[in-house]
Amino acid sequence: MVVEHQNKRRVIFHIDMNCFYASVEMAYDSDLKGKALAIAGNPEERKGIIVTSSYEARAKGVKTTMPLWQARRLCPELVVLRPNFDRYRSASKAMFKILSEITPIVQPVSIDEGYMDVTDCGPPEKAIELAENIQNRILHELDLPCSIGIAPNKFLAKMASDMKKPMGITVLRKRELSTTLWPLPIEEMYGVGNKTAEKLKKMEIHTIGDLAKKDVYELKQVLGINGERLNNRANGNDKRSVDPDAIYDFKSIGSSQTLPHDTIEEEEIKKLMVILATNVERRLKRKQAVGQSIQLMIRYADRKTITRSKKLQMFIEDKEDILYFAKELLELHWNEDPIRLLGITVQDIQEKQRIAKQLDLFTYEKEAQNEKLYTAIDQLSQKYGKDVFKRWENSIRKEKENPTTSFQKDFLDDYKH
DNA sequence: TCTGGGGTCCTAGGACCC
DNA sequence: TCTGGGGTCCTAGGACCC
Repeated sequence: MVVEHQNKRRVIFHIDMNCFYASVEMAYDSDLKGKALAIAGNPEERKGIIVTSSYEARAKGVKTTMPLWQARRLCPELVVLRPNFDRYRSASKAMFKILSEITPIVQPVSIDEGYMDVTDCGPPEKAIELAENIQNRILHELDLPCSIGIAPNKFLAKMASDMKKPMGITVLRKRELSTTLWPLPIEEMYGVGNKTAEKLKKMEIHTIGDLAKKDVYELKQVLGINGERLNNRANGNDKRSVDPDAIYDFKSIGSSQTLPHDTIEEEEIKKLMVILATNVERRLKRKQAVGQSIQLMIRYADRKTITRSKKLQMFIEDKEDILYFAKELLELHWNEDPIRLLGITVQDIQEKQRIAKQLDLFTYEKEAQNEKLYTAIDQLSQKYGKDVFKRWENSIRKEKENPTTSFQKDFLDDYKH
């Protein structure tokens, strides 16, 4: 009986907003309703690709990531708007607020979709009614359409919400998988992209049903641990819980940008680096976070992309620090070929509160500035181990750039021995 | 006339320690 | 004199998703 209770069948919803950006623009300006609408970047800056489009546009063959010129050729009457992310973020917030009035167990996974665990929100027979309520509220209060998948776990709920669009509600029951999920072609399975689909087809796996029936050992040979996971999911098994806190333990924050033209001009490159570092700083600060690794991404003219990263002995949050280490990586790894895109990412992120230790260090740093450097370092070494010397990289660096206080230069000289 | 920008997770090799 | 194997950390790249 106890076991039965622990394994209580869950009821999971997956809420998927339909053509989210396009729908938000239509809600904002009802003249756009019924038109072939696309959200796209600026083609002058080589960012002219379709981000989202309305169903009217999709009917003409317009697809996400298609270059704008190609979309226009397929659909001459296409109305094109630049993305307005502030608008989308506030619509998203309003949508999640509605969800969280039903249950606190809501997990946003992106700006336009999320999971809910509604197991304790009434009898399972009423799940469809509940989904209809949610869908109606979002439509009437925000003027936005969504599809909802209902299933005993996240994977099935996700697959279900994809089955009927727009404004669909789909229930996926485990005992019906052989007729609902299994006939679908393998490339439609969440978690299977181009590369994996290709590998699977070589194994004579063409539908989700084929994957469900395939020997797990063989799958692991080709796909590693992912093979086992995909097989489990194809069989309708997925134990992941709906975690409302998942969005708070983000691991990296980055910013990247394609240049208007490929370039080797140092001035242009440095200018972009400043923009990227500033972006990353702003978003780190908004989240009250600091990071311990820095990554630089360089995409060359031929689209070959490299990433180079460095784990630091200190936490960073200021754009000066971000820029310093990013430039260091650039100088070390750029092969002088023309650059198409640059990206800076801060990784190993932690919330500021969690690193009280580090704040402690800052106190000592202040003392050191009162010419008590050696005492301070000594105390720190006793407390935290010899690694503490490495943590002075930062002070050393600042000193190198701006030699003002003599004791830090002394420290540097001694340290070199 | 081509292909953005934000992420997460996994793998694999080398360094280093025990 | 010659040498194993496990664990962890760091780095680079790939696959996938929205």
